[in-house]
Amino acid sequence: MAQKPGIPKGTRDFSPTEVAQRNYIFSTIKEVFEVFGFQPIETPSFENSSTLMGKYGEEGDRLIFKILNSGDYLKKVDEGLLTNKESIKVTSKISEKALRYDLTVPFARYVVQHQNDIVFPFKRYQMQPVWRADRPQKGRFREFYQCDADVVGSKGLWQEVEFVQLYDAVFSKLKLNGTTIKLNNRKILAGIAEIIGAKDKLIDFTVALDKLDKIGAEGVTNEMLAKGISEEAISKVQPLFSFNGTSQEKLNQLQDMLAQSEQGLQGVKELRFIVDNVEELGLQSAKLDLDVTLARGLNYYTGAIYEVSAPEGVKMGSIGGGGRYDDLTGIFGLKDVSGVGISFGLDRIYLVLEELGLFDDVALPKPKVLFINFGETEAAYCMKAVSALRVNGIKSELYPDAAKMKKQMNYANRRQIDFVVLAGESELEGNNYTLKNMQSGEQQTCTLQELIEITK
RNA sequence: GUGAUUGUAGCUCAGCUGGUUAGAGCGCCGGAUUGUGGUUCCGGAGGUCGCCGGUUCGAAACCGGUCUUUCACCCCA
Repeated sequence: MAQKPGIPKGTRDFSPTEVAQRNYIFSTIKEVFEVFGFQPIETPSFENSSTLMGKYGEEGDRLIFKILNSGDYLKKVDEGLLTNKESIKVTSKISEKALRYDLTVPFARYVVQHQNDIVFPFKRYQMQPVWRADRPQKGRFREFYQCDADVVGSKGLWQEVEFVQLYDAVFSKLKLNGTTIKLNNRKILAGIAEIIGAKDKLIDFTVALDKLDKIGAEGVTNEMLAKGISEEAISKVQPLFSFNGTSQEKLNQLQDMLAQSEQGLQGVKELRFIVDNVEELGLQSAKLDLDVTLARGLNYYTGAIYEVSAPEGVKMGSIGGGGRYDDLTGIFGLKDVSGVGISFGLDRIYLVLEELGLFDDVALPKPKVLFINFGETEAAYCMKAVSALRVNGIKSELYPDAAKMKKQMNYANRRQIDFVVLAGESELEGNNYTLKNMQSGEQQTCTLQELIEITK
């Protein structure tokens, strides 16, 4: 046998069944997006490196797949850089394109580039693969799909409310009950950092706080200390380590805690608006949870932050995330365009639905009728019937070879085809067909018209 | 990027402290059964034991490297 082929790590092939199941998720999300008034766009799978680099932090840069320049790409590179093995500088010389890392930054680029053709507020959705040079692990791949919906050109907090509803609508439709939509606000995090006098350490502070449910209060304290946040400052936020109660109660506590921070109070106000309205409107299956430890996408979120976790008991990272970014397009030269959006992690949602057995109703496209091939003359006779069935929208096919009956019947079994049509010498003579129901085993002689009616 | 972990037939896996010709189940192909499947029975094909190197009289097994799988950290969907 020749050398075994393989695929790069972190990538996957999808079988017909898997594709059907994935398409079911895609179409569900797409339907809801459109019901909410979003329109699709697509962007190239790779962008200029300059568009992507530096937008996701240092860690992000490392995880971006770079595309090697064509031609003799080393020609232009300075000898010194090569001999000193300065990888990062060399990279920027030999690679000018990169695979997209998410859909948000390319979208920002799109908005800036097409600003004159866009009607604002612009509500777009996008469902395309993204690539990250990460080490694969559970629910984490190097090629995966994101399904994003964003609104740019509006600061209205009603969008934030709508996105909570959108999440709820999609997961309800997928019958994925019990998801938790976690909500936070960057301004609150900034406010807390301000209160404890660690304004300059906002990122370190929030990244540590984010790990609360994973490493506990003690772990978080240790990490903060390690990052140079004083013990005194940490003691001020101690209440956050055991923060609970209803959303309203949490909001009231935050309001007290942040009384001295204008920004923090603004965050409380925004959250209150969202929480109040979501409570007023109600949710079908998800629950909204105010989570001050939530800190994602800090490189560009400025207001609301969302993250969706799978129902309790399913071990899976977040299956969706998003937030408000006041100045995303600013990096590409378009000021004062606020945006807010959310993302669905298709591949993780797939794993969760799979684990919970929620794919039962997803039907694999397959033929309904198989015509047994007895030879050239019979095949020609059958093909006329096949055409007629197809015109009527009945999925049907002729077995391509005049193979043994057993083999053809077995094929029908394996593919779980409902009906088999046998047309040999005697049927040709009588200008009819023998139709066999593969489940009951019953068979009957019928005309073409009857064939269509029964198998329809 | 750090630390573990995995790799034997198409698939799921056995294979003892290194010892002749590496096994099973399922699947595949053929036959019993030349126009009637799912069951049964019989037979057959298919593996340089991930790859490279080392230790040894001898390696699927031990050691090193590399790739791959899975998992955790970092970070994230």
